[in-house]
Amino acid sequence: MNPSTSPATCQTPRSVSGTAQCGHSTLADLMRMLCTDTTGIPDTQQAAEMAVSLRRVPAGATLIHMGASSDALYFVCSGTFKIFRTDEDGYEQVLAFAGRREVLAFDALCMETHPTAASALEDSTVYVIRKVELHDFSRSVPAFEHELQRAGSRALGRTNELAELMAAVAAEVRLARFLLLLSRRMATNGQSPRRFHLRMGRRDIASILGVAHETVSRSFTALVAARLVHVSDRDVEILDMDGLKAYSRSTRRAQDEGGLVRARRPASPLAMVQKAQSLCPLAA
Amino acid sequence: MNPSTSPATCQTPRSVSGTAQCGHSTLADLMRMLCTDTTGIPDTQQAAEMAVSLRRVPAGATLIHMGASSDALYFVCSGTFKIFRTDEDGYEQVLAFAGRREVLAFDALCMETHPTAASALEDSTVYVIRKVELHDFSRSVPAFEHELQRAGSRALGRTNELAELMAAVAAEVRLARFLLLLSRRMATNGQSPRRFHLRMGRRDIASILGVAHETVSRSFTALVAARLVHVSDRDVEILDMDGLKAYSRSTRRAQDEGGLVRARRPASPLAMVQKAQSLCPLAA
DNA sequence: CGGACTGTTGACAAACTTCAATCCGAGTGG
DNA sequence: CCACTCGGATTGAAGTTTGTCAACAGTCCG
Repeated sequence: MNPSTSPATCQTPRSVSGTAQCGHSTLADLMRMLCTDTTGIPDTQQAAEMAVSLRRVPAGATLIHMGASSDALYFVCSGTFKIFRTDEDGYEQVLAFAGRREVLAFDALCMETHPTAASALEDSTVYVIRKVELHDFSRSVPAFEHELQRAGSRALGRTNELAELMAAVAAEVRLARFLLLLSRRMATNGQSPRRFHLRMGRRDIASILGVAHETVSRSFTALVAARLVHVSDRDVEILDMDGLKAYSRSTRRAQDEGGLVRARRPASPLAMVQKAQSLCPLAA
Repeated sequence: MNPSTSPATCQTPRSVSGTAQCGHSTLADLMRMLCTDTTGIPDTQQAAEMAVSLRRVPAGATLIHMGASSDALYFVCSGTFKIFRTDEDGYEQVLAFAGRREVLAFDALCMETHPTAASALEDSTVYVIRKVELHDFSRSVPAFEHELQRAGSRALGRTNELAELMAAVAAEVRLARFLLLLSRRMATNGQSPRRFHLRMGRRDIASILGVAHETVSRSFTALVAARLVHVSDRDVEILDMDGLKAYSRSTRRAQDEGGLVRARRPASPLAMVQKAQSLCPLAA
C-alpha cells in the first residue's frame, strides 16, 4: 500500500516524526479535520487561538487503558485504533476499529473510568481534549459543540455496524460484510475501495466477527475460491464488488418466518455461487 | 409485574392516559429525569419555561422508522423500546433495548435519515426534542448540553454491551449475560434485580444474542435445569445470582492463546455446573 | 371454532470450534 | 550468516454446538 494516497488534508500539521511524543495544534485544525462540508467554518479566529495537543501513539501502544480514570477525549488524526474490552479471562473482545476523524473515549464521557480500551494498530496521532476543556471549547466555538455531537453520533452508528457483523449469519458472510465495511470506509477517506491493507490480524477480525480465528482463515479461503476477492496475507483486493455485495446480503434464514414464504436456500451460501460458476465458468 | 415499583419520580408528569396522543411538559421535567445526582440542578427557572412535548407510544407502535427523515431526538420517560434494523431480506436485527432515561435517535444526529428503527414493546412515553431546538436548549440551559452528552455516551456504552452478548461464546452463556444485563438495569431503575418480566419475545432475544430462537428456548431450559433461574414464559426469577454471574463469565476458549496456559474446559460449560450439582446436590 | 402467533421440544445435518501440524517472515543471538 | 525462536496464518481431522425443519401445546382474537 502506498501511504500517501489520501487526497485529504495534512496527515499531521507539523512533522511529528522522530522521537517527538507530543505536538501542538489548535482547535481550528481539529475543526478543519472534522468538518467534511467546508461550507463556511465560522469562529475561525477564536478556534485558532485555542491550543489542542496532538499526541503521537506508536504502533502497538495502548492509548486508553480499560478501567483507567478518564480525563480526556480523543480524535484520531492519523492511523488506526482498535477499540476493545478485555474480560477477566483475558479474552479480548474487539468492539470497533476507528480511523481518521473518529472520536475515542466518547463512552467514558459519562463515567469516571474508561469502559473500553483503545490501542494503535499502526503509528498514529490523536488530538487530545481534556474533559474539563470541553465546556469552554463549545462555549467559545459553538460549531465545536455541534461537531462533538456529530462525532458521538457517528461513533454510535459505527458500533451499531458491529451487530451487522456479528449477526446470526454464516461466517463467510460476516467476513464479506466486514470487507465491504472497510471498503466503504476507505472510500470515504479518499483511498481505493478495491485494494487495501488490513491493519489488524486475523485474531482481531475473528473477535469482531464473533468466530474462531481459524474460521476467519477458512472464510478468506472460501471468498478467494469464489473469486470475489484476492488475498495475500493482509493485503486485500476486491475482484467482484457487486458479487461481494450480493453475497453479503445472504442471511442464514432468509426470513425468520411470517410474511411471504421464500425458497429455502442450499446448505452453504457460497456453494450457490460456486455451483453457478462451475456451470458457467466464463460468465464470471 | 407491579407497574408502580419505581421509587423514582413521576412516570408521567400529568396523567396522559385515555386517548391522549400527546402531552406537554417542560425541559425542567426532562432534566429532573436525566439528572441522577440531584446535586443542585441550576437553570431551573429557564428550564421551566421551555416547553417539551411528551408523546405517548402505544405497545407495538413504531416511534422511529428506519430510513425516515430524522428531525427529532427522544428521551424515554416510561416503557421500553426495541432498537433494530431491518435488512432487505426482512430479517430484523435487534441492536438494543432502551428504557427510562435513555436517548433514542442519537445516531441520527449526524444524518438526514434514521439509520435504525425503534418501536415500543409496551405502552410508553417519550420526550420529543426537535433537532432545531437542540442548540437553543443547550444555550439557554447549559446543563442540558452536558446531559445530552452523557445520554449519548450512555447510548454508546449500551451498544457496546451488545458485543458482550453476541461474543463467540456458547448460547447459554450469552443468555445468562443477557439476563444479568437486564437484572442490572432493573436495579438501576429501582426495581427488583431478581424477579422481572421480559418485555420482549424469544425471537427478539434470539436476534440480539445472535442465535436461532429455538436455541434461546433450549438455553432457557438449560439454565432452569441448572437451577440458576426460574422461568415461566416471560417472567424470570434469578435463583442463584452468584452462580449465574460465575456462569456468565465462561468463555468458549478461556484464553485464545498467549500468556499462561490454562486447563482445557469440558465440552459444555453447563455440564460442569450440572456435574458439580449431581455430585453434591445439597450444596446448591 | 379456526387461524395466527408464541414458545417448547425432538431429530438430523450443517457449520463451527477445537486441537494439531505446518509454513512463513521477522526478530534475536550465537 | 545461520540457527533459533516466536507469532501469524493456513489447513486438516474430529467432535460438539447450533441451525433447521417439523410437530405440538397454549393463548389470544375474530
